[in-house]
Amino acid sequence: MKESKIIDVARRANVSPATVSRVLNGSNLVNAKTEERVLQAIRELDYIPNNMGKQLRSRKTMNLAVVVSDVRVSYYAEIIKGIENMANSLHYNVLICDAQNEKAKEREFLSLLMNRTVDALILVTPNLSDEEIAAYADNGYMVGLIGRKIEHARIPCSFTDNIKLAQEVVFHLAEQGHRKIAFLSGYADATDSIERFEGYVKALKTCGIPFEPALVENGDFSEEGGCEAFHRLCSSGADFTAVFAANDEMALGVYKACNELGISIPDQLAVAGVDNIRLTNYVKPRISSVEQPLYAMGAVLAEKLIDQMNDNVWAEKRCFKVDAKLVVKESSKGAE
Amino acid sequence: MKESKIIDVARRANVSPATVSRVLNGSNLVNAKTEERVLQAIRELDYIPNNMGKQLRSRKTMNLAVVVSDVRVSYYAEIIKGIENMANSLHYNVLICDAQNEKAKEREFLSLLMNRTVDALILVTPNLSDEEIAAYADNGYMVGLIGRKIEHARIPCSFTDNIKLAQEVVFHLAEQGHRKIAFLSGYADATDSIERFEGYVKALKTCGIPFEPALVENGDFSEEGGCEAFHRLCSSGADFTAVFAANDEMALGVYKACNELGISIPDQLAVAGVDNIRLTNYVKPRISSVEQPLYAMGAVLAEKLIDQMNDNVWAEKRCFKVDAKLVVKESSKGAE
DNA sequence: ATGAAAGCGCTAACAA
DNA sequence: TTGTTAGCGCTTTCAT
Repeated sequence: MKESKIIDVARRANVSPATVSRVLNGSNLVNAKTEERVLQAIRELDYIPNNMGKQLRSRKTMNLAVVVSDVRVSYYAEIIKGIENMANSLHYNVLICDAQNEKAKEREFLSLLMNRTVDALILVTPNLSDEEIAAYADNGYMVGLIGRKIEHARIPCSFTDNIKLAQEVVFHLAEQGHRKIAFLSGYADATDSIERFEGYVKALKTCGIPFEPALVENGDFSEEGGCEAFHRLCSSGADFTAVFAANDEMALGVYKACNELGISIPDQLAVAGVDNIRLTNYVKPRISSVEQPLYAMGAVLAEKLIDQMNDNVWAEKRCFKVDAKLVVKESSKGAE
Repeated sequence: MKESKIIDVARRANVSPATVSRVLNGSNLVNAKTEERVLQAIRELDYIPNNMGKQLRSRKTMNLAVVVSDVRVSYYAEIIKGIENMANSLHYNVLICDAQNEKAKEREFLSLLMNRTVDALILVTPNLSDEEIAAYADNGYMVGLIGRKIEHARIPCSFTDNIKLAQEVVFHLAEQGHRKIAFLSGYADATDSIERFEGYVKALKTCGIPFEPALVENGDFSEEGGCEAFHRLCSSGADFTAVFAANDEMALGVYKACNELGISIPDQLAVAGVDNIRLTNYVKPRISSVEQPLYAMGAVLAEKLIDQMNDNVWAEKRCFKVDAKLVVKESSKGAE
């Protein structure tokens, strides 16, 4: 069963390859009768267009790459799903790039853009600098960013309003009567950490609560890191009745530490996190957390990026700042 | 900054495009000095080979597709990671195909194989029939299967020994003193359901426990389905002291139902599941569960498939049956 | 060890 | 509306 090519179809339908190509690509300047003949020939030969030829000639791969730190992390998986579903509905394919948390690997994946394996690349990873990313865009490559804002006219991005999100958490905690609220940050230099910290400080000010540096401790966005950070906070003798963890993993770490230290949640300590991962609903008490529209962030960015490639006009919205919403559960209810 | 092509490099290095190609592809029949000249020219021009041209000419995409029901499910994510990491180390890229649990979508993705967008495709989804899959292989397409065995000389597959796995669970439960062990199946026609059920029956026989049809109920591998199935089991008046759920989601459903019914685990009921998802360690009591080497299953299959494409000789091992291991936790300890 | 030349399969000017 | 033709950028015989 030999594979047939466009020329075979053309011959069988008594037309030129160009006409077959037109039919294949839905050109409207083909006579209905001719089209039917071509379609017939295609059916008879079981012809399937070869994408390699198409790609080379049209100079488009219809492929997108998405770079994440670890596909297994639900945060990334949700974003990937949004990207994939949207891309697919727009006839694009998605290459997953698992950088395994290594900066060098992230950088390597950018070569997919340069060697024309993909038409565009979406970075969901936090490691590359703005300058480095901007350089690619300046060279005409299509890149998009998720979970992070960038000042560059040709790089679309979607991200949540971290400051607002953090403020909401603090306001909620304050409403429950808490005045001594600790903040457990992630990696010190991560945008998420910085902005959530900023929101935390702003909200304290709004509430008339003095900011206390001793109530801030750094983790690394992991459960273990959160646990250790919380232990440090406690052994430092700091005085607080609530903890705002920069993500749920660290909040889980706080749970672990509290369990070890015999601290009862929420009676002795209120806890809130960010991401609203599934696990927050299975521990007791359930963890109050902020839910980000991850799927939508992925989908909207993919759509924008693809739009851009086709229109090639940089009008309209480039940045999508989306709102997260606080889901109050038992871990932060009923202050002492 | 105009993009340079192989001919530009050739001219600058005073060689033919063929020689440049040889250098690029690590051919050993290039004079060391010539090679240095070529490398120099490549550097000076910032030349990066264009993959589209390369693909068309070499008739290889170096791309792999992996089809899953839902990228967000940790079971799939883990397998994807294994495939991706292995593929990458062998210079292949991975396209993710999220079939959204729709058979039609799964089938659509197979066109990636036919239109030469990818060189091979790995199915992790359970919906397509053996016959349909075999037909592709018979037409010369490279396909691989994960989580499922198939009788076809040209389709590699990796899967766990479901029968053995189920037997281990039942033996463990029996060792704890249970004689009345219920089985919560998944979709009735899923291979996993069927084989785990088979192992369950075999193990009962081995233990000298009569098989009781009334102790078997069907779910759909979801938490909700497990919950409902358990309720049905209870209201049927069946008598049992342990439940073997075909996966952890359903075991979680059992937890939910028990919570509603006031049944205490493990005192009144022992529970065990399969997959050993992270959540099993966060509920109280922690759920005993069977851990499958998902990452390895993905990696080994990707490796085999790629090997195959390069060697093109169908010797050796085609099926990789891997062992799962039971992780005993509190949900199944200390029988009444 | 190197080069010349012929395509891989397709699309897109340009002509007709 | 359709056909002719010239490549897209690369690799690979086949010569030399």
